[in-house]
Amino acid sequence: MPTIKDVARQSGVSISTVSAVLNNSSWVPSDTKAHVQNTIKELGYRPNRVAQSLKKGHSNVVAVIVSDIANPYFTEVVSSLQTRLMQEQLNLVICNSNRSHDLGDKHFEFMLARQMDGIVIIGDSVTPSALERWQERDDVPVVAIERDYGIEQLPTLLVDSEQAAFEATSHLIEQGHTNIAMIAGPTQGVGSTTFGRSTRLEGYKRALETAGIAYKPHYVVEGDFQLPSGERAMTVLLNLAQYPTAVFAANDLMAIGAMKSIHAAGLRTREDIAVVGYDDISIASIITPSLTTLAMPKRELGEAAAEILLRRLRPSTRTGDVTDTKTLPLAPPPLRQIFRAALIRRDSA
Amino acid sequence: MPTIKDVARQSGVSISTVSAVLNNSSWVPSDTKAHVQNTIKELGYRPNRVAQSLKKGHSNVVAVIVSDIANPYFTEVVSSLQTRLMQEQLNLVICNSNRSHDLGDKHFEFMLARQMDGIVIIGDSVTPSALERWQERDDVPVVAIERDYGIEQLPTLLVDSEQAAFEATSHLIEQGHTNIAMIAGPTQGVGSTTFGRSTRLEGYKRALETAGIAYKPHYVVEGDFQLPSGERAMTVLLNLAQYPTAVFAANDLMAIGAMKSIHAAGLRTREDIAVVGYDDISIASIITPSLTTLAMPKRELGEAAAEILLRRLRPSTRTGDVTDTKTLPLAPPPLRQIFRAALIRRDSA
DNA sequence: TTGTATGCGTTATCAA
DNA sequence: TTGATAACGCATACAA
Repeated sequence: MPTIKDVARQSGVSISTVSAVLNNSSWVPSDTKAHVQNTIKELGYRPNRVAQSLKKGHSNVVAVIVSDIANPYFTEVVSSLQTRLMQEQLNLVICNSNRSHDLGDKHFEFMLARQMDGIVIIGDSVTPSALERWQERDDVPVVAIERDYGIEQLPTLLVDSEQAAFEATSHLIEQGHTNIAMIAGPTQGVGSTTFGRSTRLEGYKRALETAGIAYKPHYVVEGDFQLPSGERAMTVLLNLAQYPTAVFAANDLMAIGAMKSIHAAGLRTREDIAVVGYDDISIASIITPSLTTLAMPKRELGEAAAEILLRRLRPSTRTGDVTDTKTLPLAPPPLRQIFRAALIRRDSA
Repeated sequence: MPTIKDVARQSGVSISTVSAVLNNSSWVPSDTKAHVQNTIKELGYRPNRVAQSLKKGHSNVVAVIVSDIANPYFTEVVSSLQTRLMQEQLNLVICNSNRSHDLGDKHFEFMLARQMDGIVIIGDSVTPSALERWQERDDVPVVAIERDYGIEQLPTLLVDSEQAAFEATSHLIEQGHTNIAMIAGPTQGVGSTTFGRSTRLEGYKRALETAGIAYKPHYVVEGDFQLPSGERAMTVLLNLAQYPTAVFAANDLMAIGAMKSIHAAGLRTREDIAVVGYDDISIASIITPSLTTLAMPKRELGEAAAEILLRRLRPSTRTGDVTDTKTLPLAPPPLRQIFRAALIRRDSA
């Protein structure tokens, strides 16, 4: 691979001149500029981004660490994050921790060491201890989504799942159900420490309590946020002496798994057993019967994460119109944002 | 962030000593070693990977460029790729071209300039001209999956979709169908130049021909491999004077879209209209009714791609047992591998 | 066994 | 306007 040196020699100018035309800074006469650009094309020269990063101290790339690339919820958040970042000439690379805390931490530390301009963590695959190490010495902007690390300076995007779960469960109660089960998130392993895991369960309990329905522990069975676990959980529920007539699953994947199980048992989702999910992944509206669910504000989360990073990275010159008070500091973005998840009713078949 | 210099000063040794304990090479006395490791912990020192890359000329990371992260087919290939790579201490980063050729090329060139140890391209989001530029001057190993760039030195992994499509269509014919439509891939934009796009259509035609069924052009409607396009395509088909009793979709996402459309029209998938997909994404077996499809060898593709990269990257010392002919060159992996897609029958409800 | 010095490819600061 | 040259953080050949 040719280097900037080769270009300089070939075109008979100095390295700094080449560098200047590359960053079209200072005033290079248009003829030498053209000449240099020609030899650049000729040689097929491509600036080495690694060297650039080392010199400049940053890389123009943001990394997002997701705990499970196979979960559509994550990819939908990532999409909007990428879209926003790209508008600002920032590249996004995706790291899949593949449901492993070890790998999540590894990716996180690795990206820290690679001079990322920012890191977004979605889910709970990065360990608090990794975040603590970051907190002590790093200055790379990090944003956490759907996990509350309890670190004050860490911008955190959360969704009020308690309220959402309350509404979902209440919705089932309004439809006349009293035997309402829940397929909850895992209490161990990846997913167990997401903000939504505990809060969704709490919302479910509060709705029951509000309606005066007794909470039955055996109606709560635990999954791992993956589809097959929903299937297994539903099988457990169906084998109960009195099986529930409604199920609230902590995410759509498990809800769909539950539907599969209901069908396999010769029952009908909706008519025999109502199912409500959480996330509103795109498949939820497509399957038959379609799935009533809580719409995770995926686009908003991705965009908000991007916005926070951009505020940190860009000198924030475009604060809108020019104000005369030049010393007016730009209000920092709130470190902790709570979003809402809206109930999407799809049971009015 | 502390540098290796800080560690050296703090622990009273030289930079090279610190470097030595980091790469635990040469023979550093265990006491100084321990001492240095202590101050490393103390300072929270983390080697700068960018500097390492610049110095060593590689990065220990492989990039995979996928054209659409929202398509489960891609994520499943990526998973197996990652698993295999990680066994060899190689990190994987995922770049989403988001169904844009521009972005695909941009990612590709960017990763080339970032000293990736290898690049895997899945789908057709990287343009042939970008590959040509690579071919001329780069030495970074690249593997292409599901697109035939016609570049001889480029390891390419293809699936014999013609035969698979032939089998799928024949399967429908055996079930007594004669009015068999196809929802094909796009002839323009991302996806149009994948190997599977044209070959699946050809296999469909050959099956009809073999069975002596006339090929009706209006029975082939074009989608873009995304779910909604399958829905739209099916609507078109259903509005035909004589609508088909069977549909072969070029991928599962479009097949599922078609099912949605069938249902919306008050018809039943399977009983009224048989649907066969392609890919065997995990949701295919979960939905009701489950989807008969062709199983793309996703795991095999990911592993084969990893294997090809590893052959190039590792000195290939573990060629099995030691042979006495030390000059026996390791057989290079075939540059062009053709895989099979197997029919998964799920219509024996 | 440990330290010094050079270079990886680039950018940026000065002189010229 | 352009050209040397010093970093950036690390690895390594070579000297001590």
